[in-house]
Amino acid sequence: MVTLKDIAQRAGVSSMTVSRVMNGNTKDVSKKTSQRIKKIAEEMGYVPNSSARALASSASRLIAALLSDYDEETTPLEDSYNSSFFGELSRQIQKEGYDLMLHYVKDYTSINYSLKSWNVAGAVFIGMFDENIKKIQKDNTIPLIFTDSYSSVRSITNVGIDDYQGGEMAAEYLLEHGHRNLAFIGPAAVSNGVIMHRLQGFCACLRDNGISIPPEHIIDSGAENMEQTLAKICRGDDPVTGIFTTSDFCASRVYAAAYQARLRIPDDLSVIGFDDVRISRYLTPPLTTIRQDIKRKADVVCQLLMKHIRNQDVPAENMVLGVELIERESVRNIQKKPGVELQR
Amino acid sequence: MVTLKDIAQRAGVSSMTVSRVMNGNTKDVSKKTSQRIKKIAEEMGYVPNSSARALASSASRLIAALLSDYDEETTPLEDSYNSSFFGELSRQIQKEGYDLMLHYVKDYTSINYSLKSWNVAGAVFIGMFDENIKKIQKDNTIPLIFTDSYSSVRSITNVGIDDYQGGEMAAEYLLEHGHRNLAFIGPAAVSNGVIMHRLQGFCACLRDNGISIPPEHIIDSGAENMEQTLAKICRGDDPVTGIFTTSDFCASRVYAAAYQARLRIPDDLSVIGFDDVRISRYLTPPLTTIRQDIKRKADVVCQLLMKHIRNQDVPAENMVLGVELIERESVRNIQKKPGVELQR
DNA sequence: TTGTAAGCGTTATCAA
DNA sequence: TTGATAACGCTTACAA
Repeated sequence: MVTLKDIAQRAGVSSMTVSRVMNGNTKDVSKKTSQRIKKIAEEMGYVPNSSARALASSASRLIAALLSDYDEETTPLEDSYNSSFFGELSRQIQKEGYDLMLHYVKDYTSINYSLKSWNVAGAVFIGMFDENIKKIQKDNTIPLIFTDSYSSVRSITNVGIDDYQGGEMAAEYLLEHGHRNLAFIGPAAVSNGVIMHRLQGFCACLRDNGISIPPEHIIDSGAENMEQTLAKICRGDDPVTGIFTTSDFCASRVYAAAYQARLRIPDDLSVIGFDDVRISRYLTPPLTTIRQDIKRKADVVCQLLMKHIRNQDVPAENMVLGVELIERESVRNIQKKPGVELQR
Repeated sequence: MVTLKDIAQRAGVSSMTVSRVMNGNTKDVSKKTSQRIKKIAEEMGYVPNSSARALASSASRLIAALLSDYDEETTPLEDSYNSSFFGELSRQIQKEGYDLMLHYVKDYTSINYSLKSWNVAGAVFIGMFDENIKKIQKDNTIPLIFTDSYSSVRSITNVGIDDYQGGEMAAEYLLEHGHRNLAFIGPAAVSNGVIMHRLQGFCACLRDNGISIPPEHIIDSGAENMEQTLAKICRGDDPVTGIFTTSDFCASRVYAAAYQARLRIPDDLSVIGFDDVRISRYLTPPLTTIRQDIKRKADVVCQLLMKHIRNQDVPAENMVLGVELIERESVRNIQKKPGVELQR
């Protein structure tokens, strides 16, 4: 391992001079020695020891990404939204010259450990942390960025999207296309702010148009028998013709259930997803969905993080990014009066 | 921040004693003081400083996961295989009491930095690193686990799957179902060992059965006009009826192109994927695919890593995991003589 | 512009 | 069973 000292000896200077050069404090060092030292460091293959740096300066160039890990069966990163977001975030953070650490966390203890152990410069929370936020907030002074949080704690920095409006847009679009008998499919977790707001926006818009969703049309995507449920509600006298799902992944499961139940999309059943994850455009038929700009979100999170790291006094802020409806081919127009048919 | 010293003062012992207790060297410390110190540490909310540990012991409980980052447009983790594998790996590694760092790497410099900067205990390589392996190997003494490498360097520890056999199985299955005119769709990267071996296995099995694939049926999945290509080769006198793709993601793109070209799967065109990623069973129709056990692979990688960390003298080994064909509904039986029809 | 000295929190080593 | 001391590689603060 090459250390500052090694370089210093070779260059005939003190290790402080080398340190300064390595940190780009070029104005403090004469151009000549600076050049010389850089060359030697290069030759010797010097790589700064981040642990030593962190220890000495009590500030690391390390960011922790915390993913809430609820389910033993699956991994948070199997959810395309999470992996896309985390993937973009990693790249952004690396571009800023920081390193990234991943932690799956279950309880407060593991969150605390993740934050303290490597004295990270900041942390990004992906997933549900609402229960612990107050405590986390209290116990830490480093910048903490939450995503998609609907915590009642006011003073947190959060980056989310307009879930409510997303729900509204889905409702509106389905209504415009003549659908009146609708259903909602998503995880049962009512406590989850994101899902709840999507559902609320959806229902509110319907209500404004004199339509309501019966409780049995709010379906738990975790249940085993989606096929049968679908078959039941989409057949008979007053069939459900449109479904709003909380995620594109969930939509793909609806596709599969519909296929098994011999329901054709969009002929028998229209579906709207959420997220606009990579795969959505490749589903059969391509999925109409409420898009959130994941790359942009990651970018905003990263910038916010850097701002807070550079200046600890920046006040907490809650950023809400917009969503947009991406029209593809999973919703059929069933207007009575002549309307625009979906093109193929 | 609570340090060993703080605890030591409170307990009226030296920090060495506390250190020993915190490291579970209970046999070196009297049971009584050990208990007492543990309690105090708990009360004070002590979290060990990993940087200091790493510096003092020149050995961290940190693993680096390196993902090769080729494409600016997309992120390695948008590939479902990568995110699944990485997700499982993270969990395993965390279970072993190690922390995980993610690095996207492009060139040798960034690889070197990732490995040296935090003096990690070991590293896992995900993706293509064949060009640099020799150099990486030479410059590092820590355990390095490669995945899916077909490097000619003999002395590396690698965990891969039987890509060749996967290709054979796909060919065999298509032949059994009466397909004679076949195509292959995958990334153009011929230098990529994984893809090449899948293709070779595929072709070899066909050749053994007197069938060959014309070059124009080996299609670059990166090209824009997959729809047209598909339309061209799947219509006419001697249409392609079966396609083998290098990944499930690629298969979903074939699905989409087929949909656009008004080719029905499996009626007009049969498709076999590779990986058996989560989404595959939810495609329409559910995808027949060559499955690799990603969770198991992550487990093997992790165990291997731990073994090498504990004992630096373990010889390099190349583990090859099996693959299996998962029969779903994307391949049609077009046998002339009466055969088994796929059930729906 | 450069160097000296102390210290970051921990562990290794040796002594008691 | 415990403690004193040095050391890990670097930065901070100050001195020259």
